[in-house]
Amino acid sequence: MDAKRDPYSTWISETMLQQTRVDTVLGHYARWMQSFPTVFLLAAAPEQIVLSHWQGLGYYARARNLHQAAQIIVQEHGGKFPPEHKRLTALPGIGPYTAGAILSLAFHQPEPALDGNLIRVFSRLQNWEGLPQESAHWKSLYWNLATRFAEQSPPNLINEALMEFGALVCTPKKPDCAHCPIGDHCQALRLDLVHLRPPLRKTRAPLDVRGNILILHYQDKLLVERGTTGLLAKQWRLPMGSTAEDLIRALELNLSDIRKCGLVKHSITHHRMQLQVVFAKTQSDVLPPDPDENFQRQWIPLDRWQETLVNSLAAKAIRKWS
DNA sequence: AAGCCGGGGTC
DNA sequence: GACCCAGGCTT
Repeated sequence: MDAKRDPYSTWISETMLQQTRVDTVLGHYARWMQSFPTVFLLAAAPEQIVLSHWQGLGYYARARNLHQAAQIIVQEHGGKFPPEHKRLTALPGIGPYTAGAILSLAFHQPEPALDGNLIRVFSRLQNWEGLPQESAHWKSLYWNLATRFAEQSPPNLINEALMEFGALVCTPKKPDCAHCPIGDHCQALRLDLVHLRPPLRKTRAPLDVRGNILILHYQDKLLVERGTTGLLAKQWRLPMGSTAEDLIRALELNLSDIRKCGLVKHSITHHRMQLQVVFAKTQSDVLPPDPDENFQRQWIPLDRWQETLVNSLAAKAIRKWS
């Protein structure tokens, strides 16, 4: 990742990189900066346009938070990023890591930015058997060490170098210890425990989910819905249900041309989903009223579904049908 | 402190 | 198929 290090570019790239690999981010980042080159243009853009630029990256709250934070930065900070940890973390989507990254990389302040790379490097360097997520004790040890590094000069290069070192040399699997520039200082290497550092985190048991996903046409329109909780919350998505009958009954519509057109496998966090794709048509676009703002339905133009339906599950299902 | 939230690339 | 990844938010 070779992003410019002004505050806005740093904010966008570091947010995209949260839990997301560099190769996945590159294309999205270029397109984003093309469409929203400044915080002002991001703030002024419609939310759905912003979300469509996030298609395929996952964790869509990140895109909504970027949009909201941009509006706050424009309205309350005159379009300038506040160069203070407390005021940065007050913005939606900016936590301790991203605040530290912006402050050190863009503002050259001696602030720590502890990410997954640094955690791995430190765990090996110090042969620490704990993780910062585990307890306040480990948390302070990791952040204090990150702070000591950041207080070296210049902080932007120190933090950048630590992250690059973790990404290129001190990698999760097969770290290149033979050519490690700081191998002489590595406690885990000295004790031959590199393969045990950092310790494995306990994995969530996967949850098998079986059900149906509906592609419903009314003339040249497609039915979508959204809720405010659970998977793909606040995102427009295709209707899903445990059985096709449930799905159809909830709509209170007469359907025709019903046919099954394939099975979609898709994982969302620890949910392993296998969904039967059900295609149908209806002659009426009158939907049952939305129970409240927490659940909505709408018809969207079929040929422009990608503007609204921003998630990979829907894309997979529609690919099965077409 | 722990659980939750996407998706794709590895091995 | 399991695991991992430049986290943050909610409970």
